[in-house]
Amino acid sequence: MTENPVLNPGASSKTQAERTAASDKAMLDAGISLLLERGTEGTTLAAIGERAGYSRGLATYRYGSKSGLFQEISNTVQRRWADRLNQALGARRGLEALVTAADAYYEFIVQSPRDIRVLHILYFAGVAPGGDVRKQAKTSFQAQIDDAQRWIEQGIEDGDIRDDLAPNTVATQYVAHLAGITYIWLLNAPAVDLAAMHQEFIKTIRGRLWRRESQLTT
Amino acid sequence: MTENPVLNPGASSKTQAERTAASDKAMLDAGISLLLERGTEGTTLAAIGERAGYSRGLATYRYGSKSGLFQEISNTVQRRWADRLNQALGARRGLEALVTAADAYYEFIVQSPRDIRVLHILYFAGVAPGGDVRKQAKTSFQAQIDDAQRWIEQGIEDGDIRDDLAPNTVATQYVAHLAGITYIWLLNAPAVDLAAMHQEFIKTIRGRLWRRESQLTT
DNA sequence: ATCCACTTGCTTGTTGACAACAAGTATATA
DNA sequence: TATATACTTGTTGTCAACAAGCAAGTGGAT
Repeated sequence: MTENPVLNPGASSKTQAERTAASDKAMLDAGISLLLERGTEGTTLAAIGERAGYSRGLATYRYGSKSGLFQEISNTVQRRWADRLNQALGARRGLEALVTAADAYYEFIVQSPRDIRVLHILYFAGVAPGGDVRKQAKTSFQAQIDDAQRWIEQGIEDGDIRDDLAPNTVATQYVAHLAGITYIWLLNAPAVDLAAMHQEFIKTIRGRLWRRESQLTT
Repeated sequence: MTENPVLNPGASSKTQAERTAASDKAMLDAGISLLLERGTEGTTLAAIGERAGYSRGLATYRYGSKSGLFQEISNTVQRRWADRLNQALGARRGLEALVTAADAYYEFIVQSPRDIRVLHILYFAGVAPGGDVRKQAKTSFQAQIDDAQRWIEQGIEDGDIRDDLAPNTVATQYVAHLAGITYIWLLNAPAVDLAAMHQEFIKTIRGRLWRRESQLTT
């Protein structure tokens, strides 16, 4: 009944902006932890506020609603991934961009499994109608498909990808493949040899898109 | 406040078993409809009971809990798919089993989109920890991977699949690919040309696994 | 620099919805 | 007619959402 007596852990003499930034970070971290431990259903706004060292009401106050908080978390993590990807890509285009993006994704999974896990817990839960994360998942994956399609078109233009494939179809498959592997891995991580999976995927991309094969496979 | 006065739509002179069978079917149907309309969060047990023509309490009484009902639904739909798959497969083995299964899955999506949708709404939501559907999703996908792996090993044995691939890796990719496509399609159905996707997938399977290519791609 | 009005961050009180369960009623079965 | 089984209604605790309040920071006037 009595609520936490020690609130605002580091609230002594801070600017308003600093206060908000601190509580924001603490709440997003707490939210991510709780999502990883208990999933979307098992996580309560009260628990997030309290684990972050604040009151049960702060999460609701700050993010408006449960799905508001989830949107914030998915945005944050999505941004972290986008930054890494762009850094890895540099000026690459065509087939090499496709391969580099797949490599970067694999490294992101290995280095920041927590990020990938929450992001996809939210995105996969987002297939259900009515969810607000659905829009973000849709936008995010559509953007990935558009990127891949652009790279494929560049590759065709540059002559390092065969020209008898539908860029949009192959781009969708590229993204779907990565999403699918991520899903299976989330379900049953220890049973999935991610390294082998990644290596094989790269081989498939090169083998199937590379120009020299165009006469043989179709 | 007053609850539905017209209950038990067709309850006149029925056997106990018939009563249960009727209410069970009505509730599962109602559950599927509501899941498709409102997702897992938006669906309430009371709404299911009432849409099925019974009281708000029947769903809880029959299935024990919300996740109990969801497990029942996913089992039911899963069984429908398994039946169709086995029928399509017949005695096929090796590469042809892989292709036939992919064909059967594509046809199932086209013919019974509602089934595929609910099943995957539940399975994708199941990646979150704590959910009870998680176990079923895990078991189901593991079984699919095992099947695919068996077919690949048969194909290698029979000589219609190249022998320099790791069956487990390729089997996981096969299943992951289909799951990924399903996910993207659930997110953004109108933007996905499933027919093209399917055709291309079949080509990739044949192109990448067929024995004649083994000397060229690796 | 100091005080005061105001804004912003955060907490506590409350309501309605819902899952879960307990206790009851009605319908079939032996 | 007695008992088991299908189903309904009453109730409790939890949680999201909101409203009202408290406390800490901010900016202008003196």
